[in-house]
Amino acid sequence: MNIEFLKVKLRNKGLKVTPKRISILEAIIKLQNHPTAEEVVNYIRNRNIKIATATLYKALDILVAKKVINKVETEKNIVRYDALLEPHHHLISPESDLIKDYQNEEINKILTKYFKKNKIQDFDIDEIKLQIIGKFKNVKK
Amino acid sequence: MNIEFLKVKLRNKGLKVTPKRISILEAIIKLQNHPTAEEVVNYIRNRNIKIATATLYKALDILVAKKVINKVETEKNIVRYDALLEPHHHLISPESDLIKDYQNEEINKILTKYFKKNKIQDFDIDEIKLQIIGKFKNVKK
DNA sequence: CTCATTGCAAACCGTTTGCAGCGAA
DNA sequence: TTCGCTGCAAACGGTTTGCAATGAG
Repeated sequence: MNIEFLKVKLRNKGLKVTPKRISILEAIIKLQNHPTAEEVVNYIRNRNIKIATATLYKALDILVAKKVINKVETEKNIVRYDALLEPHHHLISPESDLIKDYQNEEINKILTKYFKKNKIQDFDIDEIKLQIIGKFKNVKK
Repeated sequence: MNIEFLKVKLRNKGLKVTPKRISILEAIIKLQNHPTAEEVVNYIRNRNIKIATATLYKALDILVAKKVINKVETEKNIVRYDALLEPHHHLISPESDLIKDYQNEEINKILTKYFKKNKIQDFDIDEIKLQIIGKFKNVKK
């Protein structure tokens, strides 16, 4: 997930490649734990890059709308952002407020197969996301 | 889910049974689609019951803390409330901003069995919630 | 050159706080 | 009677808005 890749991604979506957007995307990628808007902007400003708060929020909104990044829903309803675009699940620890991405093709296949056989009445499934709630062991903070 | 049941529930948790709390719980139960705080307070005030905004929020916080109700995480990060206490999944339609509860013991067993055999490294699972994203068919708005 | 993007500062709005008064047990 | 609950009004804080200035394509 390097800068060139990000630039291509922006261009593909018809978005202009600007230094601010690059810095926002870099921040989200570097800050592993699904950063909040505030964490993103702090990271950027700590690198001595000037960015207005409004710019941050406008850019985040556009990036989400164009599916360059995702919003993550949390237990505590704080908006967090995620640079991983492939469908994936989340390991969530309410206790430590940590979220980690979790990918598991096997589980996806099991669920897809199950719901193919057992349709939900009046509902067409697009995607199934697991929120796996629990506790991390031996977490290096 | 009647009033007597709610009163017992409050008493069991060491909470005082007050008219305001009853009206809040009634609202959450009546408003099927996981109401927001605003929807709850509007429902109550439309019934000509006076309630201060602060009272609403304080009561909701306590009810969530004591697990009388649940907070629901949504795609759009709006806080919604849920009166169903047994573990359950959600059918979510981002398009229409509708959320419905979904219970399915069979899926729970499949997941439990799967993760018993296939532990996630450094993570102890407490609960697994499915967010089933898609579209409702023939929805009566 | 043009239109998308950015910056600034003020406004917004859902939620929280502090404290005095009230009422369930 | 007591402590938990409620109401009021002000404050809070994350996000949004409007508009002028800037810069990517």
